[in-house]
Amino acid sequence: MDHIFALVDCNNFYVSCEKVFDFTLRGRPVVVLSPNDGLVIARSNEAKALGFKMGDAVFQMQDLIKEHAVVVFSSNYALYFDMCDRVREVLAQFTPRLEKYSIDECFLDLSGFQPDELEDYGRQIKAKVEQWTGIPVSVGIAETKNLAKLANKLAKKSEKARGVLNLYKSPYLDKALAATDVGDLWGVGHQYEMMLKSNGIVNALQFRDAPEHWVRKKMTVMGARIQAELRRTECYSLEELPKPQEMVGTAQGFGIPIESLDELKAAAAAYADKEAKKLRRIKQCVKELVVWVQTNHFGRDPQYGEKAIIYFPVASNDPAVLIKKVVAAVELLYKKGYKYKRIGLNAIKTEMENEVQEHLFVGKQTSERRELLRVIDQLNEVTGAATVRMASVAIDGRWVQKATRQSPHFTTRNSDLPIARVV
DNA sequence: TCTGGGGTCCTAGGACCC
DNA sequence: TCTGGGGTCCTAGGACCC
Repeated sequence: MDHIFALVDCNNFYVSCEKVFDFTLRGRPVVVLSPNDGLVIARSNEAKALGFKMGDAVFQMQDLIKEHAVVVFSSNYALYFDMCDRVREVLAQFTPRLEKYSIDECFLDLSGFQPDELEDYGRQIKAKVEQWTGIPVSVGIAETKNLAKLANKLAKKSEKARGVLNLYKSPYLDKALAATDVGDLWGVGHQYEMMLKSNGIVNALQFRDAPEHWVRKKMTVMGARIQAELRRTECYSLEELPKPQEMVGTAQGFGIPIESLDELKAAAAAYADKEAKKLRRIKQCVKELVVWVQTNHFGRDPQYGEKAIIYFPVASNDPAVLIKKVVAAVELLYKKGYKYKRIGLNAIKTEMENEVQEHLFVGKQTSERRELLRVIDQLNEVTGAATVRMASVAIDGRWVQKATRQSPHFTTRNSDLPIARVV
């Protein structure tokens, strides 16, 4: 069966979310930073025009920020996740066959439409999302996911397309491929781009028409699939159900390096708490957990890293249980004289919350206990992250990552609701 | 000065088994 | 002279994604 894929991609998503709630940002250069306020990870068109790149270090951009009065935000994921849900709700009204690909992209299955209806339908989708959520989107339509991705990119770039481009059965496909740099293809990163260009393959049309066996030899089956998709042969289907998560991890760098054991233990407690919360959200309990500590491998200081595996006799997602074990493990891993940059946790074996195996000598989590944790989670969700927390979990450690320029949780926290005034 | 954090997929090679 | 070969599981590393 011949499929038709549409890729709907939110433009400058994080920045667009901020703009929905502050119209004074319109027309101004705006950037959003990574979780530790270190890198630029989203830019408004105005900021792009000023030369801000994805992944730029903020400290290197200070002059430019001052000079052009760039508005800078720490990332506010509570807001972005919520806006993401709203966009998807609108998209779901256009087709039930929808894949959530990333926080700002959805694939839609539009199979069954006539080629000449597609562009108009794409424009309806774009208009409806923008009207109901305030988030601007681009739409690319084609026979395969990779081509839909490419169409989307061109839709964003081209003035004429005005945000929607349909390449399904289009006579302009070759032209579109020729206009696409080979490095802009989905699945072709920096390494492959260099390799292809040094072999004279500069645009997507040349890549599509290169010998298949050569592409497979140089880029494994991944490359061969990209090529097949450019030839309108579907290799990737719509995945409506998210894959069950295998590993649940928490690994964050510290705002500043940690040298003392006490501080490292405090950080470990906070990360264990976070890990437990993640597990509760997906209704899993951890059976085996890897804990690791690591110095900053970008620095010139002496390097050290070590890991330990923790076994839980009865799988758990109770913060008290996780914190106790993780802190004890970190105490063993700690070596004096190093500057620690991060702690990582990774649940390598988990069990479903309602299928946890009992243990003869260790009590199972009671249903009252589970209910208590559920209520605490809900409370924290509404009032702010750490209203109720384990006593050992500090939220004011020097090592806590900086996020000093975060916008309010407009849509998820009562105290942050926007206020409307009539003037 | 500072350098994200979460992933996926594929391949090669080693250990082990019969 | 010649010293199996095929399968599975695991890990590490490289490439990519947002």
